[in-house]
Amino acid sequence: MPSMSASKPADGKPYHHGDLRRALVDAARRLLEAEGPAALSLRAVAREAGVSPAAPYHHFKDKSELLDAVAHDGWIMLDRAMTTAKAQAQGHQRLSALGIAYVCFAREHPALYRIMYDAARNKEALPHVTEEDEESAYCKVRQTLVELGADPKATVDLELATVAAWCAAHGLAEMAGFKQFEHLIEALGGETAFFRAVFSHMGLFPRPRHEV
Amino acid sequence: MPSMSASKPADGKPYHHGDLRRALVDAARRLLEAEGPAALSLRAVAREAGVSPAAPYHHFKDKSELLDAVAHDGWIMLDRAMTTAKAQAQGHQRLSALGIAYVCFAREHPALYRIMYDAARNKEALPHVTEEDEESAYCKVRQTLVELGADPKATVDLELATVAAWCAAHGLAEMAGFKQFEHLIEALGGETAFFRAVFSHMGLFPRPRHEV
DNA sequence: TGTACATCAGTGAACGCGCGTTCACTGATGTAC
DNA sequence: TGTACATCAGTGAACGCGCGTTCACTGATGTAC
Repeated sequence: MPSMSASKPADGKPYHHGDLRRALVDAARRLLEAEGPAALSLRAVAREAGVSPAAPYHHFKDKSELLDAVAHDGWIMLDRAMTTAKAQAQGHQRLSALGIAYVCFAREHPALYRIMYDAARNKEALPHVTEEDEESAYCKVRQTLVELGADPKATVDLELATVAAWCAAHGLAEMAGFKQFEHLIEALGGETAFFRAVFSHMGLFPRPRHEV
Repeated sequence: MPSMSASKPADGKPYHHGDLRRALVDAARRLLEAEGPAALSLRAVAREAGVSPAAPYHHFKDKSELLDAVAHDGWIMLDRAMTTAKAQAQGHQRLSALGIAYVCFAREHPALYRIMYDAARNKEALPHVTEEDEESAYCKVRQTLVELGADPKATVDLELATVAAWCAAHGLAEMAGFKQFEHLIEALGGETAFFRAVFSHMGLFPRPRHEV
């Protein structure tokens, strides 16, 4: 059996970390889910990652750069969730699949979701929303609208429809957390059914079964 | 000419304030509009009101109670804006008048709007949303839907329609601030036209003129 | 009308706290020869 | 293969800061007699 390498002393904790940048972003996300956005200080993240308060400065210029990285990770996670959801749906279901996936993601990671928008607001734009980037969640919605028959040449209308769907999902994501809607969610048989029902009342999606 | 009262010494600043509670809430709102939510510390509010850091404790148990009061004020302002807007509209226009007024309020007071929802989230409910209180902004939307023909006995559907409208407005209020939508706003000829157009794409309101 | 006194609404100094960030340092790693 | 040395990625102590909150205090007000 080979001896432990010099970088792994008796206590199993190497002096050099290996990928502290990654570990910090993950620690930040763990903290977010456990304690909420207010608890997300640079020092707390370093503590959670088991590292001195100065260590992060070898990987991030300052606190806001770490936060940006966390948010960036969040948008990637959201992209992934929406891509998966869309792939599993067919036909006109694809748009509602995106919407439901969006709101579910926000409900499952509320603190991360908040950080994502905070970071976006600082930069005054949603991430990756440019003409040429079709990989962002926002562009995925627009693309899906086109696939479902929207005229890609009616640019203003297409953009308005995309904004409308995005706003609907964001609004619902933030409202779904309020206790006062619990009875509605129960009455409809769960969060997903509730999301569907709200969307359908905006005329965005076909009415769910209970209303037919 | 009567002498200045004893409570108003030479420098015009009385030892006793008169209505410091009111003054603190107003100062907080001024700070919010000028510096944003992050700058809203108890000490900063006291400073802005021209009073020692300990003075607020004669009127509020702690910081969060002051914030609650600021938020409460905000909801009252929003109620007022929506009431005015509704009164000035007729027939089916009344619903879109509410929606536009809501989003305009949020855009005019973005930091206050944020505080309002932060406070609501802590209490896990939107303010004044009970069966018997018809004076809240949220209930005003529900009431208007009934006036426009919604069946008040179909309680689930009525509630869903109300939530849908509320989510739409909230989502739009938060998105309208992103720079990336400026070209759309311009293309449509202003924020209000943009709000109307987005709402109409959700099927909530009649299509605005440019799309007819 | 005048006076004593309880109460109210301020002051300002002080407390401990956690924060972001900097600094001189040191241990580990990788590379040139 | 071994060694000297530059570089990288950590440490931990320290900095100043603004914060929320408390405290003993004092000036102003209102009321009972």
